[in-house]
Amino acid sequence: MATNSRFAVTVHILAYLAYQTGRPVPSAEIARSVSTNAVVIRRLLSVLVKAGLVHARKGVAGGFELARPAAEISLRDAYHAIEPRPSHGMNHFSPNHRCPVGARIEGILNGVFTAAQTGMEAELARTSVAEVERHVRGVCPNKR
Amino acid sequence: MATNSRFAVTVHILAYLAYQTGRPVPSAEIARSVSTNAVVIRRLLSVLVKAGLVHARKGVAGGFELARPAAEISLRDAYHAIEPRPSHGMNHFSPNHRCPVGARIEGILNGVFTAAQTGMEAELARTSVAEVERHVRGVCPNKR
DNA sequence: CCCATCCGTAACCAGCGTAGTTACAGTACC
DNA sequence: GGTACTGTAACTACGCTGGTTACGGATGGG
Repeated sequence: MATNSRFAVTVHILAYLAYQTGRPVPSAEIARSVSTNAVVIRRLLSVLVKAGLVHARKGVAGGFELARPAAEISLRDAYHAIEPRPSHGMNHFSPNHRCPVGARIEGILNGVFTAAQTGMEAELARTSVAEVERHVRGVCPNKR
Repeated sequence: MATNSRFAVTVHILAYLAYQTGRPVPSAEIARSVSTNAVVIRRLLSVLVKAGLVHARKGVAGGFELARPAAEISLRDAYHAIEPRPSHGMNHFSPNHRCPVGARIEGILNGVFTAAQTGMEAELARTSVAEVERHVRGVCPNKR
């Protein structure tokens, strides 16, 4: 898969929103925490808004807020929102179909990648944004 | 993580070696099946050789062979050989340490990524090269 | 009503990683 | 010695992504 720093930044954003709770947070403020450009943050956040994980409010004193309690947002949700495609790492891969192996391998790999991603997501589902926030606060509730 | 087509090609190679069993297979032949350049194949195979998954024989009638029975090589082995680093997708990610969130998030993300990768590998461990080869042969032994 | 603030998105640039390719040295076997 | 391979270095081309600028649109306060 082609996981960039997108997922890392996304988790950072969600943790920040959970940490700064109760008020809309503008993208520029988040950008300062991630130390990147505000547009990069908004690009990711616009995806999260479409996925229903956060709300955006425009205008003065606007910004972003979690759409539901941090405890009800898992990292799997975040990953799915940000990386919806199965992310099969098969970009430069178009084998020779005249070879018996090449003819069948693509379908097989699809199954393999899907299974692998499912395994990964199952693990991500075990952590919520609230848990990440608690770690940020220094409280380590119950070590996994 | 930065999984390219490397893993896909690696599985293809291993399946091909399992399929063409009992004789050394030259890289040029594999390259034809993957429809890429022989050097690309050799680059990957040299890693697999170092990992002990395959043997290389030089000279006339040389080539590559699986180092052990296909049933004893899991896709997890292949993945580990080809992508040894934890592949934490945190290349362009160095948050602002003066922010309480930015200061802690990296360590947290490390744990998250490690867990995610472990979950993925656990899934990959369930499939062996021999199984892939059986699928190539058209025999679907027992559907997962 | 106007203006400040903020989102949403398009457009462009630069850097990086990877696949592809050529080239060549080294090795094994006939 | 010649042939058929591996092993690697060096270079190119391309695609992806993050960074940046720019600007239109919405919102709410004065």
